[in-house]
Amino acid sequence: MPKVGMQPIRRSQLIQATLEAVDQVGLSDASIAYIARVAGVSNGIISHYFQDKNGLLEATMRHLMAALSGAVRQRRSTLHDDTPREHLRAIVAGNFDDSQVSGPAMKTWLAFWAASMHQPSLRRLQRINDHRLYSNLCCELRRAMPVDQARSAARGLAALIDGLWLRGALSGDAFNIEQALHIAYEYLDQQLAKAEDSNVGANSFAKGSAAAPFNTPGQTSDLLSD
Amino acid sequence: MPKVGMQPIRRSQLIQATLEAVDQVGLSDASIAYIARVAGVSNGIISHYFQDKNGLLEATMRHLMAALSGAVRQRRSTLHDDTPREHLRAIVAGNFDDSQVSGPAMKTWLAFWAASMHQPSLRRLQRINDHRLYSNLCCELRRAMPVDQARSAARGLAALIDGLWLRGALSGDAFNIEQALHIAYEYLDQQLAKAEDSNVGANSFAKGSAAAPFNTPGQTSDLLSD
Amino acid sequence: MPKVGMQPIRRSQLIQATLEAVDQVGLSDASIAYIARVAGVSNGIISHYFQDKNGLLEATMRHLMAALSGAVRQRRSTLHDDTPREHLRAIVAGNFDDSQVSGPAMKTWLAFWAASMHQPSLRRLQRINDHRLYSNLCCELRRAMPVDQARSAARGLAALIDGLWLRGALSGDAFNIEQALHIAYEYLDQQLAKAEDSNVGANSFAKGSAAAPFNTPGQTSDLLSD
Amino acid sequence: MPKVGMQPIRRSQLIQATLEAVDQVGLSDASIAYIARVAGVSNGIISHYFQDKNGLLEATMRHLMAALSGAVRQRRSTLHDDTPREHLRAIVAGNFDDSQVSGPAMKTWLAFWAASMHQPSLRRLQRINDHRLYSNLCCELRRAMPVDQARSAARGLAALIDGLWLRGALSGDAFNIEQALHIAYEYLDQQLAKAEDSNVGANSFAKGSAAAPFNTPGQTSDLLSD
DNA sequence: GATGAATGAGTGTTCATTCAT
DNA sequence: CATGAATGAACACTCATTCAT
Repeated sequence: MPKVGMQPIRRSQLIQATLEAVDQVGLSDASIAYIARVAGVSNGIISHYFQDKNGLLEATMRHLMAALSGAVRQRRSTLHDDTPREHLRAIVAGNFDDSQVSGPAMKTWLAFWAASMHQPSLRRLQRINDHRLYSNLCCELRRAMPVDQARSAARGLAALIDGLWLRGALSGDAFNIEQALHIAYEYLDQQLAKAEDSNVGANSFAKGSAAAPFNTPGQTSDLLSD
Repeated sequence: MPKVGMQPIRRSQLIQATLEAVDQVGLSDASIAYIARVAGVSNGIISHYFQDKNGLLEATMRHLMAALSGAVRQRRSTLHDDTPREHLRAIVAGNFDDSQVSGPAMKTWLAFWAASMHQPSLRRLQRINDHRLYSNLCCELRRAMPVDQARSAARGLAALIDGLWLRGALSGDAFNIEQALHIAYEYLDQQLAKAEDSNVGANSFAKGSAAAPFNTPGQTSDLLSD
Repeated sequence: MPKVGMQPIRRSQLIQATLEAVDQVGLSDASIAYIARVAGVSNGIISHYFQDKNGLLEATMRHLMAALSGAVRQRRSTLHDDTPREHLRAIVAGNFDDSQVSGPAMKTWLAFWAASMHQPSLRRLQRINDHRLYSNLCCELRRAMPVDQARSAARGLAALIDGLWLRGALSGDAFNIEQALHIAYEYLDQQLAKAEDSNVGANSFAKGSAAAPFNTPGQTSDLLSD
Repeated sequence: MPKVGMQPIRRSQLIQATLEAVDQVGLSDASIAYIARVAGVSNGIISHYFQDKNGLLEATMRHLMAALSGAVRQRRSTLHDDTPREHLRAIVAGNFDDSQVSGPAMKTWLAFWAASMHQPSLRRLQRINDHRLYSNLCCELRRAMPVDQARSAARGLAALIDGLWLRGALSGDAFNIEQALHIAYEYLDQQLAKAEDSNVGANSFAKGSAAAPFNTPGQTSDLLSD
């Protein structure tokens, strides 16, 4: 059985098993023995590839974060145009990527958040993640509005994303991505529209965000209503 | 030492100790022994007043829920007027009541949410709580907009509330109530404004979200009351 | 089963079980489970009365040290006369007390000594013990000889006691107390005789110990310098 | 990398690593992984050169014993004269050879002694070692005194050597070889002197050990300096 | 010859729970 | 009422050993 060069394979295998285990029984009952059983390996192997259980959990969280980053990055790399709106929609959509709203992912994220409040290593990761979303949003929003307004909008949009995600996770049902996107996109457009309004008269929408049509309630509604 | 009629005192004492313990070391490390130590009582007494540890946790969650309900109810009972906006603002504000955004409360809520994903008794409570917020919001929103729109707005507002709360909890810093209220109130007003626009039929004067009027309490109330 | 006031009983019971366990299988195989089985109690009880295994081992070592102290003290309190020789013989004999040369005691002492080289808590106790023997010997020897000579004799006598004890322990056979005492007493008498010889000319051998002349630096230095 | 004829090199390398490991963390924490890390080799190689961990420990103990034998043998092969006293002094000095009183050696010896009480393979070695010292001493002492007296003196001298060694090991400080030699030599001379005294009148000191002069301080000093 | 992947039994310890006092 | 003694299963983790490469 033992082979060389198994490290990346085993690590991935164990991270997947961790997600499954947390999905099935929750983080507190996802013992090393349980995870090893799910992965179909022995208990001891976890210490072999990760220093300890915490190392495995940290790696699992990093995995989720990497998936999130990848989902966002991919969407941002294939935009129709370079407007802030498109970028922001990509960021929003990336946060509702399948990799993030699957049962295992949602339960694990939630468990990690709770655990991060008292576990320095997870806390560090969580803060990085939190800040990355806010930072990404803020950066794009600033292209369409003053900095203070951008900050506020970023806070609101980040909260809305996390809140939709959280309530989706807690609902127990499958995550309704379309619904979440609709609500978040609407919020985004409202923020952009508000910025646009403030700009009227000094037609500085050149650099702008938000093309006119988006602000037409009728169309928007039609397009997004589900 | 033993006295009669200690039950409510002891129960409250143990619930407070649970909140403190979760705040200090997290739910997973808040053992019965730890909680008992914090409460200054013996280990065995917890089984005496609550069936088991789960009973204590459930009671603690009920305590938080009751505090939330009370915070909302109190605000709704002292409104300046009976407009949906005022009610909704009261609901929002109630969710950011001191009892809900204190360190112990936030950590315990978060831990309970995570635990509720795999613990039926907590799950039941959490669903009641989730639904209550949505339901309260939806009920008032329906007074200002069509039911579909109200549902969507309720979902968005509930998500925003939870998201603001969540990000506040995870930030590690003291919760910035004002900032959260500002963002949530703005969202609320935007939703009400949108409804208003749709309602005007012909003269939907602004294209938009049109800030000014809404911020004038008097006018806003007049406009939105139905 | 559970009763109040069991602490001293259980502690003693567990210390005895530790001695038996170490006697039977050695310190490294004397697991908590084994000790608990020997004591006829559950595994968990050890953590209840001692913080952890180390606490139990430390308590066991303290027990042996207390037995040693007691054995010496008892002999010194019932001496025929107050001469240094009698005191020193009592100290020597106390070190070969039944409580110290029984199989369990010898094996446990030896195991503790080895463990003390890398375990601070045990090391502290061992150093206290080592120093106590040397100090006791030195104190009495000084009544019969100059300080430098007394120190050297104390080192020799302490080493001889420990060596006799060690070789007895390692022999595997029952400890031959008489033989050990004979050898140690002989060494003691030789040291005292040597001191006496040096004293000749200033007939102060009356009470046997005789102080003053020995403290003459010149002589002492010459004789003992090494 | 793999070469032929590596066996003696690897074995020596691993034995040295074992001594280092025991010196650093103690026998109980000197796991195969730790020893392998110290030696800079893989875990599995230990089983390759020694049957198992016990094989490695046994080999390490044999190494120490061989070093001790060598230290004694070397000294006995370069004596000024063939008197028992010189031989005995050589034996004593060999026991305090640098190879025996270094930190790693002392800690490993002590650990092996403790372990030998419950491990047949180590026990066998330890008994051989113990007996060798006694036997060597006794053999030479018999040249200077009657057999009973020689046995007793051998027991005493062996105990004194081991005791000095033990207390040196436990002290934590560097071993004071000079001091130990002084005490042991003195004991030896006392024993030889005693034998000589018993012999007076039947001037059989011819084969002897040289009696009277030893109690003459001046001469003693000369004789003991080395 | 040498590696390191893999095992699974065993470790000390923690814990919720029970119950005699 | 309240205590804390007692249990024993479960936990994360370590370890000597095996063996395919």
